[in-house]
Amino acid sequence: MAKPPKQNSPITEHLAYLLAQANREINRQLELRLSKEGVPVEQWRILKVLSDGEGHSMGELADAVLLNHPTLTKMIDRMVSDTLVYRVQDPNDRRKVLMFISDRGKVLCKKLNSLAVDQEEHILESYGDKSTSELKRLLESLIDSSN
Amino acid sequence: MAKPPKQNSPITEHLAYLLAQANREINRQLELRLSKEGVPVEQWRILKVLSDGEGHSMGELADAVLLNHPTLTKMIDRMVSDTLVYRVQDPNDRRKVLMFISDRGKVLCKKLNSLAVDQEEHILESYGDKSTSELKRLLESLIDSSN
DNA sequence: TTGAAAATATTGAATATTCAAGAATTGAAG
DNA sequence: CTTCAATTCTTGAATATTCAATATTTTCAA
Repeated sequence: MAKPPKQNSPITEHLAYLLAQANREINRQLELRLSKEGVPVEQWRILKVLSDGEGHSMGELADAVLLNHPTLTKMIDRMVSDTLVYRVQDPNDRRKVLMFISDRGKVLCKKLNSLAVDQEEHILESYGDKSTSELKRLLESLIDSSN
Repeated sequence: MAKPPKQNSPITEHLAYLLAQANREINRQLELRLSKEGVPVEQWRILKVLSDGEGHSMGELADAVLLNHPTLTKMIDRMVSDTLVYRVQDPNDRRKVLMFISDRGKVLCKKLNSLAVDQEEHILESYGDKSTSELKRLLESLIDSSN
């Protein structure tokens, strides 16, 4: 007599698990590079978003860098201490705070960008051009379909 | 005179960012479902790994569920209190602790599995069969190429 | 215009995670 | 054997994150 059909797939087959695993690994690699400048990944994201020179509100930033509000507030506090960014009250809506990148922040951001580009190149090498762009496409579309 | 070429892609184009975003979203959805049973995603993963009935050491488990050792120890402490799992010292290597799932754990795990299957089905519907399996394939291969 | 509801950001307490150190056991070289 | 290094897990202190509550400002309906 045959075994009953396997009804529960192992965890390693779940999309949620694969995403977590891939994210963890890629993030670990990026972390490693950015640690050369002693900066956590989230701070790099913040600097990168702000490096358009425009003012961005805390809510906008929180969405963009995938952090919730209180966590962002506390991280920004640290970055203000390090004079990487600064706060300005929004003149049009005084509930809001606009964040700007400082000159020092811009300099740091450039260094971080090149470290990040190193990583992307490393991925392209070991994983391949085609796979990378296809994966990006699929991820974007998954994110879209989840809203 | 033309602008210099844009040298820094926006953060939303980085693979690391897309992975983080997709992971966050899918995880949020799964969390929402599992919260019906009041169980965090990591505990579901632990139960699922242990549900093969074999004993798994803490180190093995930590790798499998993407948690580092101290975090896992403390989570297991909670699960032991809830009598979902139990510890047995490995008779062959007394440095090791073997974790087992309890009967109560098995019952809970089944309920959680069906909640998780609901989610996977929901993804299949909105995102499509083909995209899902292609995405899984690419993620597996990315993970492979990162070792 | 006024007052209630919504939006925005921060704070503080509770909770969780991480880092570094410690305890126990095993392995292995001398 | 004995001793020293490596492995495995846990603990406690430091750090970070989250939840709930608060303060401020804006919006909008009555």
